[in-house]
Amino acid sequence: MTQKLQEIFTQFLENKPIFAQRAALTISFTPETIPHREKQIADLGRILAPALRGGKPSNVFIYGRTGTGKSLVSLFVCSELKKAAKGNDIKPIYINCKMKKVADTEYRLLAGLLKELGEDVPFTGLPTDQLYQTLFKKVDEKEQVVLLIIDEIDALVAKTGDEILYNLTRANSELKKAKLALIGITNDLGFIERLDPRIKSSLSEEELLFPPYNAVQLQDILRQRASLAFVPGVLEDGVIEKAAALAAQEHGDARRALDLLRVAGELAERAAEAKVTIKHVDAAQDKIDQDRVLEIVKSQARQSQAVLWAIIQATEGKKAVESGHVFDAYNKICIAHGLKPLTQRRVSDLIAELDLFGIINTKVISRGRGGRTRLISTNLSSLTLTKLKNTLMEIFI
DNA sequence: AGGTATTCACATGAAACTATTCTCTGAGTTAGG
DNA sequence: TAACTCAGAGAATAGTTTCATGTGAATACCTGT
Repeated sequence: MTQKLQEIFTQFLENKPIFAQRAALTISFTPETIPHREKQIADLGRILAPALRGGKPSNVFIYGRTGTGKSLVSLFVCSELKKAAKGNDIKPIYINCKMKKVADTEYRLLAGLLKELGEDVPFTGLPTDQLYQTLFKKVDEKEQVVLLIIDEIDALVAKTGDEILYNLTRANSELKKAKLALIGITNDLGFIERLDPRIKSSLSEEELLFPPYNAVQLQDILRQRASLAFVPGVLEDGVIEKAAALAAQEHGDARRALDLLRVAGELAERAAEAKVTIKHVDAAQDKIDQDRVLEIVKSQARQSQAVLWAIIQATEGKKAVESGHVFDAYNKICIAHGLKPLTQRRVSDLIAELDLFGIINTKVISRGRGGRTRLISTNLSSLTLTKLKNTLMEIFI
């Protein structure tokens, strides 16, 4: 066993390295320049500039789809701003509301904020308004401008309502020395329209839109990162173009593009090949898809997994099945595994949910006297499907 | 033939119920003064 | 005595069920040629 492992390690060391700095292809990496976002950077800079003189910058609302550089740009501008502020105190705080257990409730958000400010609060037990008091007090301790970047702000509001935002936006009237500016980030374009008008007007004093990257822009980004990440010359011609093209189809998602390139590199490295080829990019696309699907499936509730298992069993050898058949199969599975079967109504919702995750495809059709159904089909590559089957089988032994 | 009504097999909505998780209070405990 | 801990009440939430209503087109059934 150990011998085998040692062999793997020596083998690894013998291979020509592919990565010079793999981290350059991850989301947490902050490059020195951000291509094709010059306008947004300048705009945000102008909006936040008053902070340099200790004034309160306008609240900003940033939207754009995933992987369009919203978080990156806001963090970048804020850190530059901090550098530029010599005498004045500027304190950027970044909070991501999508992260479970970090900031997905009002209490946790506030607790997280206080922690950033160096004030430890028990993770449960205190009344929320007391937290607000502590927060305001802490912020107001000295003359400073706090820039609160709330990422995925729509997730927060969806879970906890918009009261938090209201409380935070009116914080400034309670602060004497310090100033608090909010930077809300979301990829839900309709989000702001659904907000309470009072909050809407104060939160979006300024708005910034981040358009998706096109394939050419993605290529630029990839080239910049690839030159840092890879050993020169390991990328075959066309690899970057291919990765950019694939990501451009996914509404210009730069994160996706970087992932593709990174995974392609990893696959080449693991296969001990000297060059990263287009083949690897294709394989990477498949693998990312696979990982995503498996990740989602594993995190689903048992009932939802049972429904998916039923769908897969029912589709076996067919293009598509009707929801009625799936429900039958689901009931059998429940009996076989001692699960309490849910009602058809609920199963219908679970199916719709799986559709939303992109694991299955559904289409409501009417068959005249044959009634109305959902036609359900899986749209996964055969490799992914096999893996998925194995995963589900493990769950339902 | 052309038009209307019926019917099927679920989809989709709303309300009600339930179990779990959060929030908050107050009593008990601890540690420092 | 202030600060902390913890149990339990009550509120909020998420997950489901129950009941009700909606849907689109194949088919059955008319109706007048």
